[in-house]
Amino acid sequence: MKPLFHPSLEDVTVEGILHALSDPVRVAIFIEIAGSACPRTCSNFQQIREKPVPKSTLSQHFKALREAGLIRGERQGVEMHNTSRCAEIERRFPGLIEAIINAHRVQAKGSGCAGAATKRRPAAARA
Amino acid sequence: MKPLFHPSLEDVTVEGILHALSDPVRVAIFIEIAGSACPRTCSNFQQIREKPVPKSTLSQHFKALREAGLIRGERQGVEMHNTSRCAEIERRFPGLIEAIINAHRVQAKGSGCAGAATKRRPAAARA
DNA sequence: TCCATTGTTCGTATTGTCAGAACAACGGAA
DNA sequence: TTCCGTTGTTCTGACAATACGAACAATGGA
Repeated sequence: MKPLFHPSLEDVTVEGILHALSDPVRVAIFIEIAGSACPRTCSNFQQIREKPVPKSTLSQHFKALREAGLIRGERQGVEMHNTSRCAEIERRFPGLIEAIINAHRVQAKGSGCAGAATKRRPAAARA
Repeated sequence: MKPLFHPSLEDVTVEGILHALSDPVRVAIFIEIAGSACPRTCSNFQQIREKPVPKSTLSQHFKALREAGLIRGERQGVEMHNTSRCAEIERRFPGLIEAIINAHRVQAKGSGCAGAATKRRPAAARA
């Protein structure tokens, strides 16, 4: 099995982090992992907001989060244990992750989470 | 001329903001606008980091920033006056913009800005 | 050995992005 | 007024990124 790639902390970029977290599915995954004490597997996320996410898509999302430096993945038998790299990132970009997670909390609260974030409609694209 | 579209504050999403600012050219534009007292026109950015940016690409980037709710554009004769919406966004997502701008400062300082951010290489994609 | 489970890779359709060319809008000069 | 330079937008084709079903690889238990 190919070993997993994780960028070293100094290779982590703001662009990479923002891009990774600009996807509703990925940010949901990341928030869950970041807020959980024990590691989470990919199969924990086969549904995200009552919506099923295909395995292959999930795998890509996890890869994106790993390569952005947001999570760390560790093969554990047949499954993958994912933990967040929040503490590291906090050292490099203080306050960044917290601000993003907090903003998401605000947004989820405000909209009641009802149908918000249908992917690639950033509140515009009409008119 | 078609009137410009600006999302109202409550339609501004975190995903939209993060996506808009995950592009090195757009974030450079935004930081410049946000840090400037007087409005800036599109033509102020025909070069970004010693690199020329085509007009049409610039126009698209400004549109993306507008539709994400990050800037406000106002036609003033033949040119467009762009101002940031930082203050509004700060009310909705406290600390978010500041954390992102600060992270960019850290990154620019650390790497000496040398060849960093060549677009679409989020520190990974090798191995 | 067989098989169920977990995750990755491959192939293809869809979608988004870049940038040159043509265009539209405005303002000044003749 | 007409002409023209400046500024920004739209159109279009090439290219890159993404989604997801299907096939595959790896592991561990029966």
